[in-house]
Amino acid sequence: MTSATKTLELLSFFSEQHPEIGLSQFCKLTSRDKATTYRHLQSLEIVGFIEKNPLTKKYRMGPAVLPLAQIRERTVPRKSAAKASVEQLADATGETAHVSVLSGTTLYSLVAVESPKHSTRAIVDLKTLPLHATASGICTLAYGPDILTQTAKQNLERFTAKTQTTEQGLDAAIQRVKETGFSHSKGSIEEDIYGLSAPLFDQSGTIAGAVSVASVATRFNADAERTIKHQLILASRQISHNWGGSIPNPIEACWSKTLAET
Amino acid sequence: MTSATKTLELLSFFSEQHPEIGLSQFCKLTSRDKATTYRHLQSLEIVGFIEKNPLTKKYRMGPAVLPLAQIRERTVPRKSAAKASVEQLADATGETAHVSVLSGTTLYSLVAVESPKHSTRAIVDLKTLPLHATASGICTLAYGPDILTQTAKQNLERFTAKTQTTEQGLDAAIQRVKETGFSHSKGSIEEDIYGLSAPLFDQSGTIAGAVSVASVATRFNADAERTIKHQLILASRQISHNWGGSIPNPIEACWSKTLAET
DNA sequence: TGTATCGGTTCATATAATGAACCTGTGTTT
DNA sequence: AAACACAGGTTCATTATATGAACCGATACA
Repeated sequence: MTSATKTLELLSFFSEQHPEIGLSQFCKLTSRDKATTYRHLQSLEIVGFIEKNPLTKKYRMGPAVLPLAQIRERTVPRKSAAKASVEQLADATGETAHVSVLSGTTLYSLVAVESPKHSTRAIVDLKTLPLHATASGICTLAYGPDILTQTAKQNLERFTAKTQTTEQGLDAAIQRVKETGFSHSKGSIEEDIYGLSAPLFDQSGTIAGAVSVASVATRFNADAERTIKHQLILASRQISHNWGGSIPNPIEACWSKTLAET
Repeated sequence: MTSATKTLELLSFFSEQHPEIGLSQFCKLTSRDKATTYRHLQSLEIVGFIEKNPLTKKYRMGPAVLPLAQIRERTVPRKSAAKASVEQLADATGETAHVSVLSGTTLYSLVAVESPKHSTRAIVDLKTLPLHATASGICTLAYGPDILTQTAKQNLERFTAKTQTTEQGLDAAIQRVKETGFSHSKGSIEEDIYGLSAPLFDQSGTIAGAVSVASVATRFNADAERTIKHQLILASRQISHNWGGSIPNPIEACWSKTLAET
């Protein structure tokens, strides 16, 4: 580990819950010497990554991180940041993979990749995804604000015989997502398509969208389900990371439990 | 200069205009060895501050900066980030100093500090500042979008005999700001108050507000004006920096020219 | 085919990072 | 008020780590 990585590592101890950290606290957190840590902090202060709160004498995040984030957001759009992960997901599962983003109360399809493995495959040709009838949508409802579910209930359009069109049915589906960390949709938007979905998070810590695998019903079985879930977890972590977020611990716990059971 | 600061310095070469930089380009920019620079870049890549664009093999800003900026924005509000600078400004000028922020088409007073140096002094008791009748307001108009000036012209309320209430007068005042980098208001909101103002910028690169000194007319002279302008520049740079922005070069050039003339 | 430039790697050397011990100030306990 | 604990900050000999000349392999171009 280089001196530079050790220095940068200090930044990872800041959070919205712990916005200010003193020298001694840093020493405890890193198990490093006081002098070393002090010099590391000075390096960060020189470049503006941290600053001292003159009142508390503790260190806090500096202003220099703001323009960097601005550059990242402006120059690396979400789509390209998710693309590689979706391609990998499609390749690993042999099915169609896609990512959707939540904007307001609408879920937009961002990028979809079909796998050439099978001649029959799901095609994602929707610009916006119905919240109540897709795996992505129900996943978003499960981790999004209540207002989102309320909005979804305003328009429970029927697409197939299997579409959930009752509030009770939707609530039950949402509950299952909260328990497992995954969202299922079995023929609810198209008869022969089974969907599996996991949530995505950005730097705001709130849900930002969903990553999904759309499989053809006839080849969907327990074995495929296990593979897809495993790959979805990897993709969700990767994409969330690229968007500046991370998977909340409760969801990681759900995933562990769900995978252990199968 | 420590290895850590050298490493972090690399990040400052990224901009929205140059979002991707290769190893050799970094070497030229820093006049450092290839091996050294390569290791620095690796350190940054490990912690997610940069990532390689797999297509171009060049480096670009990484996702790790996003949560850091989020923490900064959530835990260090603009007010406290400007406070120290405003206090220093009031102290150095012996007058009342204040900072205002632009939100939508409204200019809000964020923080004001009175200097105890004189028994007569300006008092900023406004929650929102009229765009056409204050130094802060005209400064904001000069560097803000056109729509802002159009909005301001909708309501050219008269406060004193000296308030600009014509569109032509306002346009002329704005033009003077664009030429000098400073905004003046001589009794346009209160008869005996002379204001001097400089713009503030945040990480978006657009105008974020203004920093001003409100002086009592009777003691305002060329000497005071020079001092105030000089201090305003320092304050504007500091506050903009704390908000994640910087002063655009054209404005810095205006300031240099204006100060040289006096 | 030669060569110019790119990203990346190696290894002896020299420089810069390290931490035990030492200040200094502040607030608390006795 | 003396004694103590803990905070941030500093010093200097020792040691580990950063450094850069030279090298490698790939790509592009004339």
